[in-house]
Amino acid sequence: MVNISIDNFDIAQIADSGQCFRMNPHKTKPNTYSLIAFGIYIEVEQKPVSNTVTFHGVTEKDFETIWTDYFDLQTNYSDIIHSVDSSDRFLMAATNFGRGIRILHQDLWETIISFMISQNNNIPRIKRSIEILCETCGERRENFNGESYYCFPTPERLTDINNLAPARLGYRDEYVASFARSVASGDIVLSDIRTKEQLLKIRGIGEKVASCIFLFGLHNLSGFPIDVWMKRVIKEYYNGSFPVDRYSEHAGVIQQYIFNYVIHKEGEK
DNA sequence: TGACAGGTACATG
DNA sequence: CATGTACCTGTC
Repeated sequence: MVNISIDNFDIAQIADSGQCFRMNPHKTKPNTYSLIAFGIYIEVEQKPVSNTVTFHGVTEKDFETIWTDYFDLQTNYSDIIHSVDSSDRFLMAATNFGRGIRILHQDLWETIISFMISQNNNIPRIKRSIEILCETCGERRENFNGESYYCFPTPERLTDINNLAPARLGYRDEYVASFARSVASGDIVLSDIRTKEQLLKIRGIGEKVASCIFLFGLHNLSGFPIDVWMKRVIKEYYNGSFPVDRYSEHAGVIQQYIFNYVIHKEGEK
């Protein structure tokens, strides 16, 4: 277990910001989120409005080598927040609203499959599909509570379209199986993927999904995904074009503040 | 009942 | 290059 004080970190906001699909409130433990990444199950406990965070199931060593990078703890989010144009009232509000968000550095393979599934889809169903995929095709393990959990499936397990049927991916199943076959056969080497152009060549990946993978899987903070929500905001508040250049090297963080803000504000209406 | 959802591929102007 | 349409599935 690791106990640490972190600024600009809110596990509830991160879990609910739409960038990841396997981080959820724990069923019984209050102020606790469970998540599975890199085949590891951990729990993150944080009381509301506190900057003290407890990582359960995490050793000091794993915290340094895995989770610091995963939660992007080496990036100074305060600097990013202070770079926001103070005359931009909308962005100031969005940033303040989501100031505990961080851009996770997720596993590339899992990110590609997850965002392929996300197209023309909504979050609850994306989560359901991914969970079924893990339960039916992923390796089963036991967590530190003695409960079982499932790892994200390997490429080999997703090459057969019959294995995908329970997840009800619809027409997306061909994209997933096809990409899984490319990786399993070695035609595509994941660690060779570094650019958006490479992602766009993959069948089932267009501009929006490539931007998401670029940002969340390759952790390139200049990625700026524009989906229907962002289009709406840009049209309504920015006269059709957002000043991406002003935030060039961390535009993706700015995008996440805006996106998070609108999906939660819309829900209130 | 049918339109729609955090898009993409493919076919046309 | 801009626009239009089909597409699995679940939901309202």
